[in-house]
Amino acid sequence: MNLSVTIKDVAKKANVAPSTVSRVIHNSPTISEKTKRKVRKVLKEMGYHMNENARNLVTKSTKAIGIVMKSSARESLYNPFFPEVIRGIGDFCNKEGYSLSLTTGETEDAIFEDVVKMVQGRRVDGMIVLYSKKDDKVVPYLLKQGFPFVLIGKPSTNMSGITFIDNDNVQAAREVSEFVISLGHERIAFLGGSPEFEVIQDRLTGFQQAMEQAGQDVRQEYIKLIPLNRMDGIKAIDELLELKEAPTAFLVMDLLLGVLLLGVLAEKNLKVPQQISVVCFNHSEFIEFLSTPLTTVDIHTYQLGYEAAKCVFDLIANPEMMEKSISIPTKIIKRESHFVAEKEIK
Amino acid sequence: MNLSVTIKDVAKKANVAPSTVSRVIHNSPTISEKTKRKVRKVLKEMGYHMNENARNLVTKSTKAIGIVMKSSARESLYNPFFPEVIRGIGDFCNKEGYSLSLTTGETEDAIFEDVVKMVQGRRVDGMIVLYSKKDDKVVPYLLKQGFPFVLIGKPSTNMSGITFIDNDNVQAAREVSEFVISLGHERIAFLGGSPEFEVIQDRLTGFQQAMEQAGQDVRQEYIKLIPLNRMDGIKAIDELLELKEAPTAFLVMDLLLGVLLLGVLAEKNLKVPQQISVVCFNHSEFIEFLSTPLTTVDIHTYQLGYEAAKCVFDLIANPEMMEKSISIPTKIIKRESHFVAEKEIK
DNA sequence: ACACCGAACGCAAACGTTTGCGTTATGGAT
DNA sequence: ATCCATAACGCAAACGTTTGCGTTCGGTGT
Repeated sequence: MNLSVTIKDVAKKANVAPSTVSRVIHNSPTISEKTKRKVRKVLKEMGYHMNENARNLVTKSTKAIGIVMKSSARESLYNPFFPEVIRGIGDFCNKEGYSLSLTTGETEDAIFEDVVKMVQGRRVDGMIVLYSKKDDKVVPYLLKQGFPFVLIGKPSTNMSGITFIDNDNVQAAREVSEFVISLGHERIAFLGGSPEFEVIQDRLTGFQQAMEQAGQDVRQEYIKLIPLNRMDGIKAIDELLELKEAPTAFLVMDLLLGVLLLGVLAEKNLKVPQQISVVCFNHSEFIEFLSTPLTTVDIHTYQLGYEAAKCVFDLIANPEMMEKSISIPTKIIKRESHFVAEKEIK
Repeated sequence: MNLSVTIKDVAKKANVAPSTVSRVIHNSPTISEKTKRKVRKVLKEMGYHMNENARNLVTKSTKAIGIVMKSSARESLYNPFFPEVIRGIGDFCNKEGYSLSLTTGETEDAIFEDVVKMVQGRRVDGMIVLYSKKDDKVVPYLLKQGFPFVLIGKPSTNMSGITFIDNDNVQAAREVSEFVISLGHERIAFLGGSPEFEVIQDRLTGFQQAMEQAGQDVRQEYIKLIPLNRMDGIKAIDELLELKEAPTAFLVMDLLLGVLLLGVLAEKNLKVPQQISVVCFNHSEFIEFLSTPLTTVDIHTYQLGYEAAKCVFDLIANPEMMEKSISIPTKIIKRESHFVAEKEIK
C-alpha cells in the first residue's frame, strides 16, 4: 500500500515550511502567487491528498454527518422512504463536500450506542434522526449533549428545543380524508403504522378531524395500527374485509402495506377502483412500476432529506441559532385507485 | 456543547500518566488490577469517550469501511438490492464495531472523487464496491493504490488481483432457463439490464448455453438489454409483445422491471401465469407484498453483503493475503408465475 | 550486605494538520 | 542613510491518542 505523502513531504520538496503548504491548500491571501504556483505544482506532482483525521483533530470538525435509522435497519431499508430520504441528504452533503455515516445497530440499544460513539468519538459534525418515537433515548441524549441535530418528523416531546423537518401530517391526512369523503365514502379504513410513531398519530388526528367535520363518526374497528410486515398486514386487512360492513375505502399509511392490500384485494377478487378505493401515503417512483395506478400522497421525501441536511449545516455553522421547524407541503397525486360512490350518498 | 473529557483529564484526576489511562482502556496486562480499578472508576465518573480521530491518526486505522454505490444513487436506492446488501454489510460491521461510510456522488466522476477522498484521506480502512462495470475507474484505482477492497460482482478485467463475491450468474441463468425450457417454452425473452454490467453478460451467457443445449436458437429480437427505468422498460416490453411471434416467457433481470412487466401485461389483459410465464432475478422480501406470486431467483443479497464485509476484514487484517473469490449459491423460488406450455412441445 | 530482576508505571516522541505569532525581506517615506 | 510599515513566510505549539523505552520500587537470591 502506497505510503501517503504528507504536507511535510511536499514542504521539503518545495523548499517551504509545512505551514506554507497548508496555507496554499486553503488559498490563504497571505501567500504570494508565485509561491502558490510553485507549491501547487509539487502538490500535483506528488499526488498529495489530505489526511482528514489529522485535520479533524485540530479543527475539531469531521466533514461528515451521521444518520440514525429506525430500528431495525431491516424494516427501514425495505421501505422506499429511507433510500429516498437518504438520497436527499446525500445530494446536499455532496454539494458541501460532506460524507455520510450510517448507524448499523439492529436493536434500539445498539443504535443508541452507535449514536454515542459517533457523537463522543467526534466522528460526525451533526446528526439527522430519521424517525420520531415515544420514549426513544436518542433525541434526549443529543439534546443533553447540545449536539447539532435535526429530526425528520415531529418531536414526541420537548418540541421547543428541537429543529425538525416534517410534513403537516394532520393537514395532509385531513385533506386526503376530505377527498375520499367527497367521493361519497362513509366506511373508510385507516390502515397501518405503529401508534408509537408520531407521524401515525398526526395522520390519525387529521383523519378524525375530517370525519367529524363531515358529520361522520369514526368507527374504531376501521382503525388498524400495526407494524409493517406481511403477517400483521394480512391479518389486519382480512379482519377489515370480514366485517359485516366492510370498508369501501382504505387510507394506507405506507407503500408496502398498500402493495400488500392490493394483493389481498386481488386474491379476493375485489376490484380497485371499481369496488374498493385505495389511497396510499408516501408516494415514491416505485409506485409507477406497479400495475394498479394508486392514488398517493406525495410527502416529498427527497425534500425532507434535503432540507434536513441544510438545517443541520446551519446548525453546525451557528450552534446558537434558534431552533426552527420546517414544514414540507404534501400533495395528493390522484390516479384511478378510487371511485365515486354515488349510490352511498345519503 | 459539552467539552469532551480527554485521556489527560482522566489521568490528572486519577493521579496517573496519560499512557497509563490508555493502557487501562486497552486492558494492557502491564497495569496492576488496583490501578485499573481506580482508573476505570474515574473513566466512568467523567464520562470519558475516546476521540476516534486522534486514535486513527496514530494507529492509521479508522474503524470504518466505505461503500461505493453505482451511479446514480437514484437508480441504486430504488432497487431493493442495495438496501439489502447494505444490511448484510452493516450487520457484520456492527459485530466488529465498524461504521459505514457511503459515497454520495451522483455522476461517475463525483463518485470517483468520493472514493479518492475516502482512500487518500484515510477515512476508511477498506472498501466494498457494489457493482462491476466495464471501463470504470474505481477498481483500477483501488488496485493501483493497493487498498483493501472487495468487489460484489465479477471483475470485468484483471480478475487475478481482486477479491470478489459473486453468484455464479452463468449457472443461475442456465438453471432457470432450463427450468423454463422444461416447461415447454420456446419463445423466451431476456429482459433488462445495461450490457455494460458483468452480471448481465453472465446471465445472458447462461441463458444462451441453456438454449443451445436444448437445441433452440436464441433469437436476438427476444433480447432486450436496457437501463432500469420506466420509459425504456415499457418501450422494450411493448416491442416484445408486438412481435409477430411474441414471447411466451420472460426472464427478467430485476425486480423493478418484473413489477413493470406485470403491470403492462395486466393492462394488455395478458394473464400471468395462464398466458405468460415470468421469472425474475433478485428475490427480495418485497416480492411477497406483490399480488402476483412471482417465481424468482434468490441471489441471497444479504449473504453477498455479509460475506463481502467478512472478506474485507480479512484483507485489512492480512493485506498480503491471497485474493480469493467466493461464490454465493442461488436458489430458484418457484411460485405460480409460470405455466406448462404443453401444447408447444414439439 | 550486595546486586539483580521483574513488575508497574511515567516520559516523550510521533501521527499530520492548523494557526497565532514572530521573523525576515522589501520598499517607500523622511 | 535611517526608520517603519507591510507583505511573505517560518516556528512551534496544539489537537488527543499510542507506544517504545526508561525509571522506580519492592522483593528475591546469594
